[in-house]
Amino acid sequence: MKKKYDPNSFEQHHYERWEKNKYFKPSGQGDPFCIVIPPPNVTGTLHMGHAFQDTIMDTLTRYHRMMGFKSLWQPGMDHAGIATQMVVERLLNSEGTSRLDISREKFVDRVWNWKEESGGIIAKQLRRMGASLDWDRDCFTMDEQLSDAVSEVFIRLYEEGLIYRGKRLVNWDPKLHTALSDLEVLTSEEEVKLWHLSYPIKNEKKFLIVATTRPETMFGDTAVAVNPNDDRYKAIIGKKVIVPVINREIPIIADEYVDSDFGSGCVKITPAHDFNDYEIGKKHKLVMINIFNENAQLNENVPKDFQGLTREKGRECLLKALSDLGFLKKTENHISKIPRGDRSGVIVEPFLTNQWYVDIAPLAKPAIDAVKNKEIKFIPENWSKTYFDWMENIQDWCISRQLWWGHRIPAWYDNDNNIYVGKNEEIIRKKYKIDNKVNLKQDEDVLDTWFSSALWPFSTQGWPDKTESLKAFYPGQVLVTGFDIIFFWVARMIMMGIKFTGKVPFKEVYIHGLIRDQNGQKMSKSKGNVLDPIDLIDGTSINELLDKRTSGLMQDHLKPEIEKNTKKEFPNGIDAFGADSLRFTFASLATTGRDIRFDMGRIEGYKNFCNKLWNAAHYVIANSDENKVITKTDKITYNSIDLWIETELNQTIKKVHQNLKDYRLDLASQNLYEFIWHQFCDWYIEFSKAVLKDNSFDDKKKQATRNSLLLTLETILRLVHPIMPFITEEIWLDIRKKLDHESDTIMLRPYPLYDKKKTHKNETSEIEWIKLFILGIRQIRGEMNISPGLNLDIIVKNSSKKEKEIIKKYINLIKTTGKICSINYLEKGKEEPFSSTAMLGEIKILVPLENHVNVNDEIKRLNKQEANLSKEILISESKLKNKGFLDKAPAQVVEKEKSRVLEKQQLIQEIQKQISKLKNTKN
RNA sequence: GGGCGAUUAGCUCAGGGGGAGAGCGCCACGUUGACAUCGUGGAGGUCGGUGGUUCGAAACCACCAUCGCCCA
Repeated sequence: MKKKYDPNSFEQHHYERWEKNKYFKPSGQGDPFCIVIPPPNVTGTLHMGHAFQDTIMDTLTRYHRMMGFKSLWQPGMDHAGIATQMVVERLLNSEGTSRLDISREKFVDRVWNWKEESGGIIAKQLRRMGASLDWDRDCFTMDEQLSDAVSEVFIRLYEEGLIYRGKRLVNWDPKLHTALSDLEVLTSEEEVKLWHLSYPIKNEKKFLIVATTRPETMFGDTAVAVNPNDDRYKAIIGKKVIVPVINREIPIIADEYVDSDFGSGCVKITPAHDFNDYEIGKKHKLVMINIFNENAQLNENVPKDFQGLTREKGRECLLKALSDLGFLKKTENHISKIPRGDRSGVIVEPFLTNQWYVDIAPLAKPAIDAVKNKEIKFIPENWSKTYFDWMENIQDWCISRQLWWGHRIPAWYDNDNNIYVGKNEEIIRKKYKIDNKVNLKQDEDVLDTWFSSALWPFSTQGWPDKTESLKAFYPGQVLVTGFDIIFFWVARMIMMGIKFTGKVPFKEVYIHGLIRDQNGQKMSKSKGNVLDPIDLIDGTSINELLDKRTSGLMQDHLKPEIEKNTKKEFPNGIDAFGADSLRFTFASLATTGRDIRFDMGRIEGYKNFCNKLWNAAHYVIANSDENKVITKTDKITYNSIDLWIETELNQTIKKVHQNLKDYRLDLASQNLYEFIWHQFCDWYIEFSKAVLKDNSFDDKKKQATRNSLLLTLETILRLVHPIMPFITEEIWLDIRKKLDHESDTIMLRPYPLYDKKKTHKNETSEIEWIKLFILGIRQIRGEMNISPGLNLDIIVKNSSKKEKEIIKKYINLIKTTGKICSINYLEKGKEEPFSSTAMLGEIKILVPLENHVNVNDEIKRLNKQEANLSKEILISESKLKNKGFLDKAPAQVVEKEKSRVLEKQQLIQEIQKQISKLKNTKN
């Protein structure tokens, strides 16, 4: 081991060795344990959310592997249809060409090339994080086998009538030229205008005022609607109005849907371009007029002057015309929900097209039941409510996308547009006896990426073939994911899993929070607040960081602000913290909350923790030189401190198991931090110094503590390994020879188990008493500003025989750890020298004042203690005066309160005596 | 409009019917033989507000306020 903790010098090296030696493969005869990775987007890079999630999954996997489970963490990536196509299209654009200039085949080839290049990045990053994924099973949603699974599912659902094709209004992305599912559309409030237009009533001199946020859709109006209960309009229902500019006659219809209080209480109905109007249109059998092309430009169904104009330009021109003709009555500011494509960011246009849909309600039913009857458990449980709400109101899923990159829909059409669904053309011809002369053409569209992701838990294990892998690793144990994709993914996986395997895909769904920046803001490129987990591992300079955050910005004007904030937050760039520190930080942030602020202070603290562990290991190794552990326990008699630390360690092991079982990685990491730093380092190592350097201990006793140091360290390393794999491996390799271990990795060693035999009550209470004794002295030292280097002579008064025995037994621990030269005893009633005092139960520890303590300071100190005690006594006494408390509280609670008062009163008495004594000496 | 969550020390967060906790930060003292990426001690809180249940509420319930998320 190096003198200095330098994670960079060993982390990568260990990972390469693990991977080469195939340590990530499922092994052994234990029960299977499987987590599938939520497949990251192949064109993306690892962000903080991934790194967080991967830390959780890796910790769980490593834990179960060490617990003897046949453990698999299934790797893989998803083809991310829209995102990937966008990236490659941009690439082509930068080369001065476009997808439309080359053929579909060439484009898809190009995407595959890009996939090879890009997919490697995220895999490399996962490796840097220490992810113990079984890379030999690496999968991609577009792989042949996984693609077969996709068409198998499509065909079966189609044949059961659960997939259908229909002309419906869909969310159309005019930039990407594809339909989107409801989940891919994000609505947010935006400031818009509300225009009041007047529509002349036919054959009357009256007008009807309609309010609209989309005047340009007027070309597609096929009715005007009012509420049937609206007295203002009752008389005109059934009459006709004239659409201005185009002079089309349309009916005035009545529908409860119309909100009389909104605008004029009168709405124009454009069934082909609004979801609500569409429903009304169907109900009232209105004509549907599509007025846009796929770019959302006005088409041939509008007057010549407007044809070819964009939505925005068309609106502008139309408003001018309306205004000129006097039909524009009023313009108001208005807040409205605007739907935008989650990838393109442009306003989505409701658009009438032919699309494929899944009739999802029949699939949802058993998926709801599976959660209701606890076959699947959400953790935290509350998220099941979100799941139910969505599932119980689920809408049919639009699964076709007008893209080139993705799983092509396995449907063919003949010249009469009859649909044939099957694996390929050959099979279809055979099955439906279609002559070769008849031309068949495959559907141009591809499937939603989430359609293939929904099959992930079983498609990655070889489904539809009945593979060994599928048998062993499906269903998996747990799905680890963020709440943002419960609908996208979790729900759909459960539906598909049950439908096609008859089994739920996993038993638990662990929903974690989302990583945000230190201000609670979502991390995003456009905000310029993203952190790259790899930069936290390796460190980066401020210039590199600035470059990363400001290059390729969509909105260039944000650049100065981003630069300013970045310089303010990271004036010196980012330090290299190493993967273990980052992982421990993530583990400690894995609370039940939904927002997680990433605070640099935390990772700094946990790097110090790594350093602490490193140095503690140094100490242990230095003190066990030449000494192999004696493994046969009958040869060795452990000292009290050894038995005490074993007890503490054992308790820690118990807590860690429980907390990992509950997915409380934050609590587990806290248990480990507390034990390693505040028990093992602060006390045990300090105590061990007393044993090892004191000649009153014989070699056997010293050997016992050396053994214990090494064994405790080794257990600690295994205990922490799932969270911090690298540092534990590095240290472990150094000490394994002393422990006679043949294995060349800690990661396949057994995980420590709680053992109720390893609880040593007597030794533990004695050591805890000794700790309090030393703390009493330290408190005087600290509060009286006595130099920590100065060894003190102290006097103990009022001690019982038993206490004297304990002090005698541990005299060297007290002397060394407490920095004491000598301890003398003074009997009750005997005159005390001028001292500073600490109370420990009945006994009084005296530090003679002599030169190092000022009498006034001591009085002040004691006064403060007295005041605190009085306050506490008052609280207890008021409880004891309460009759209700005495009558109804459990007896032991009352007793506790009483003894508390007694104890404190005794202390106060002693302190008061001491104060008056000091005052007398002063006079 | 419906639903969910948050509000605890200066900051970031645990906790959860029976004396308010941690990490970081802060103050004081200190380079002692694993570690100054450290040690020792200390200061710091009406647990968002108001009611209720209870012998006892920071915790349970109701309402309110502020902030946030999801769905329509």
